[in-house]
Amino acid sequence: MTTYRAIRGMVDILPDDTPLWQSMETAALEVLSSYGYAEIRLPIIESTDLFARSIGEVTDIVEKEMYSFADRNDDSMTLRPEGTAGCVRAMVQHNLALTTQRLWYMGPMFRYERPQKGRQRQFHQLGVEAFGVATPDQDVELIALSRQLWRRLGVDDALQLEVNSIGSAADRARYREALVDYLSGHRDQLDADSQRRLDTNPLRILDSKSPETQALLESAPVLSEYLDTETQAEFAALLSQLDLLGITYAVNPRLVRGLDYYNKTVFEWTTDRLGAQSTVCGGGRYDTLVATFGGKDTPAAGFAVGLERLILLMQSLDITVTAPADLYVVTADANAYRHSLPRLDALRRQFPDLDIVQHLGGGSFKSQFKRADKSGATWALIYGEAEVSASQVTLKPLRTDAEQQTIADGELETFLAGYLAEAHSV
RNA sequence: GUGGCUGUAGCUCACCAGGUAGAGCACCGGAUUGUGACUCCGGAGGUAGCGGGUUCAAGACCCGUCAGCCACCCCA
Repeated sequence: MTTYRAIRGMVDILPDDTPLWQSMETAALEVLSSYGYAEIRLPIIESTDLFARSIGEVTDIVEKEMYSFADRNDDSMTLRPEGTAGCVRAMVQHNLALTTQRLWYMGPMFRYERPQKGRQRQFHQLGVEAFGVATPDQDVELIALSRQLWRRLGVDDALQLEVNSIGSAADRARYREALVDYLSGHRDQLDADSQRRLDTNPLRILDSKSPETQALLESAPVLSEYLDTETQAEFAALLSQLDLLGITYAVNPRLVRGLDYYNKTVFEWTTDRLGAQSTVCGGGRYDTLVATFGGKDTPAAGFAVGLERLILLMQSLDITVTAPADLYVVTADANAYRHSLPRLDALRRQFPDLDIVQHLGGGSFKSQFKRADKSGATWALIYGEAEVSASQVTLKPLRTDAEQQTIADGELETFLAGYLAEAHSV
């Protein structure tokens, strides 16, 4: 007999955790729609080429982390490692970029990495993308929206915002040249990864964790000095608008992102509570990607939230959610069960918000009450022999010391309406 | 992909100079016949991740493998 385990890096989210996930998702949905963002649902598989072109041929994601395979027609497919590429592809394909678009999506992403806490091979992201606005007010809205979500979830005190501007492609090209010039003279002082990057992706050297490399960077050319005046003004505007909102941030001149499509504003929300996987949310502007995919030249900006990391953060702050039922229905015997069945059916129709769990499988009152208690339900609704023959029901409070009460079956609706009104007013 | 740590009942862990495993919690049943939580009593549950080796004997030692964790790396 072989036993099976989930594939490495693929994680089951169990019933103990799904209430927290659902409350997080509901909060996100409400915040997003309050800002006028609409959901878009996208395929999980896209052509490999789509990701290589947008994320960048020489990025780690494309070079060694993608789940790519040949389909039955021998075309190269890839399980999406991120959501922006597919979202932009859909924008272009359906001509949605003709008007301003505010979009979001949520779902699984796949990256072949070594698993660690906060890092899985299948993980989930909330992606938020905005198309059509080139000015920094759009960046501000995205950051403000994310902060609103942190507040809503109770994690805002545990997150710090870092921002930077990495300029246009032309700015970066000029800077890259200067940086490579400088670092080439000190090649032997760089860590191994940075030496390799010197030839492939030199900007990534900026966020190296090696102390020696960072020391070397102290006297390296600074990216901000290579930005054109317009970009500098936009970044200044962004910062002043963040001030206006009371959003505290740190300008991190070393903040560069690992995906090639970013330009100008980039930002990350990080926490010190998750170990090495500290980035909970990251994003920025990507003004040329739509055109790269053959669409009309359309500025854009967006960010992605790592949902496992967000959940981990909530759990580290002891934020918990439970979803106990309102009623746990106890029936004395087969006759009582048959009596209760149509009644419960009617109650469920009349009170869609009422959570009713019926005890199944019979058993003694004692064992049924044990189950009722463990379910966390607020009330036990009891159909005993006496109640059934007298057309009554008994309601026993399971969470308080109040007396149980027996009422006429016909008064149940009134009772429940009152209970729901009270529960919802809290 | 690199380095390190770990892997014993559902969960958290213990034991042991190597001699065929225990606790707490959880679970099931009972403590006068229609009522949970607290308490008491009883019960079930593991061939010690998997494979190989050393040994008279291995969960304990060695090797491999798988998985988790930590750091690097990567990014969300």
